[in-house]
Amino acid sequence: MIDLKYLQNNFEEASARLQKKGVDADTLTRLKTLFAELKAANAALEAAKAEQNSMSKLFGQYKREGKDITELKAKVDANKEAMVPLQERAREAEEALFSLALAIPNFPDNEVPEGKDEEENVELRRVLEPRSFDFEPLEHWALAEKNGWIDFERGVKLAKSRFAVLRGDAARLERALINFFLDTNREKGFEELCVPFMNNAQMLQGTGQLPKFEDDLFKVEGEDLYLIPTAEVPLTNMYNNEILSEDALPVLMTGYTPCFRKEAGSAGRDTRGMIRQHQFDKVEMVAIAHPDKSDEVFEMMVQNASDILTALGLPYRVVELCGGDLGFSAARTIDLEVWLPGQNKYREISSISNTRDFQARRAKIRFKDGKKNRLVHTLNGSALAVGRTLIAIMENYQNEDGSIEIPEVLKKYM
RNA sequence: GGAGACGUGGGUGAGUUGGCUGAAACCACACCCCUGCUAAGGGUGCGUAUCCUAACCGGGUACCGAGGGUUCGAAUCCCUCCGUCUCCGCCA
Repeated sequence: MIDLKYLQNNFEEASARLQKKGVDADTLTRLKTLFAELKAANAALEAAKAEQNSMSKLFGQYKREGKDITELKAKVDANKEAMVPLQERAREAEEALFSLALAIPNFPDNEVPEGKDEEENVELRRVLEPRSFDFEPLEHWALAEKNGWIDFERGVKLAKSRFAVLRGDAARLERALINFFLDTNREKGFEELCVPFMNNAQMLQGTGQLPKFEDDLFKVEGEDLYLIPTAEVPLTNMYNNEILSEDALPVLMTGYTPCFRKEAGSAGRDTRGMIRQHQFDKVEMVAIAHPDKSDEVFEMMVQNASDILTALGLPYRVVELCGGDLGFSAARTIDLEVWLPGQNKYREISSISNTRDFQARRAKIRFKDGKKNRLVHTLNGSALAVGRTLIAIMENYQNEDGSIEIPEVLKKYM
């Protein structure tokens, strides 16, 4: 959630910043009004409560002293009655404010480039030269078929469309990649965690998936549980509603989880192959950082994900997302896009974001800064998306006969 | 899933005939004083959120697992849910 006090006190600046993310000024004006209304409603209610409390105290005193209470009782009853509409007004104001506030995306950093959508993202650099083929490189689904690596039909039979089964060496490669990623992250200082793959609604709200993006999530029937769309949810919320000591920062965590997404709104995109599935594996990095240090941590995370791609010998480019392409919670995001020779384009394989205090405010993650509690900064990033790495290896390491080489660094894992 | 017990501040732990308890005491922690040597004495402070205010000075409100209810007034009574422990059932 954005800082409502900041919005109130620096309205022009705040609304200019959010325009980059496509939030119109009217919405923000409404938000500001609702905030003021809530404050006024609460002030009135709290004054009445103070009155009630002091009269109640007197009431007890009268009874102890054996005084007559009929007059006081009348006053206190009247005040109680008068509080009912105040209570209602405060409740409504709060509901209106938060239902709107929770749907407002995070401020982008000032350095984030302007832009409407992914077309206007800024390429920062390319790493590793794409290999030149003396034959026509195939797309991963064709290679999958040749090698018997991915059983799309049976994935659909077992679940529904956009589910797949990996078989044989593909399944082993998937597992090898997970191990390689986790080992690498651990060597960089990330603690490895194995977390629940279902989280409750409060956690999903903490990281920003709820309430706005409920349609993208798989919900467990009859339970307050959702299948996680990313390990960012459980990892970040490890410290939900906690106060960390300053010297515990930064907290660096990594974990492998499957991720479950309905992919609502992406009908018709990437329907062929395994680029966009309802379930996919990912190894995630999450950092909880001191607000003054989150930029350093961010750079470290980008570097780490990049190093993994380099180690795998996969060509990629580093892209800074423009305001319009930035996710709901992100203040800044860098994507790593891996080269897919079969598709002849770069495709996202990692996304590293700094959410600043946006998630921390929702999830109430603070640290002790001297005597005071301050919100931390939270960061997350894939290192890496496993299924897409598998695809990238297939397409980049293919031979003319359709066979696929295993990258050197993975051999010890196979 | 069934039965019983329980859920208080960083920790231990008082507080269940509703009011003087936002919450004793002890420990831990922080600062100060005394003392002076491997041990200890004294003092003060020590939850979170939010509002008023220039203010982390003062004051209001809320919070004793969560959410409702009864009442002038609830940590204390009632309901629902969550969790913990024990026994049973089930199971990797």
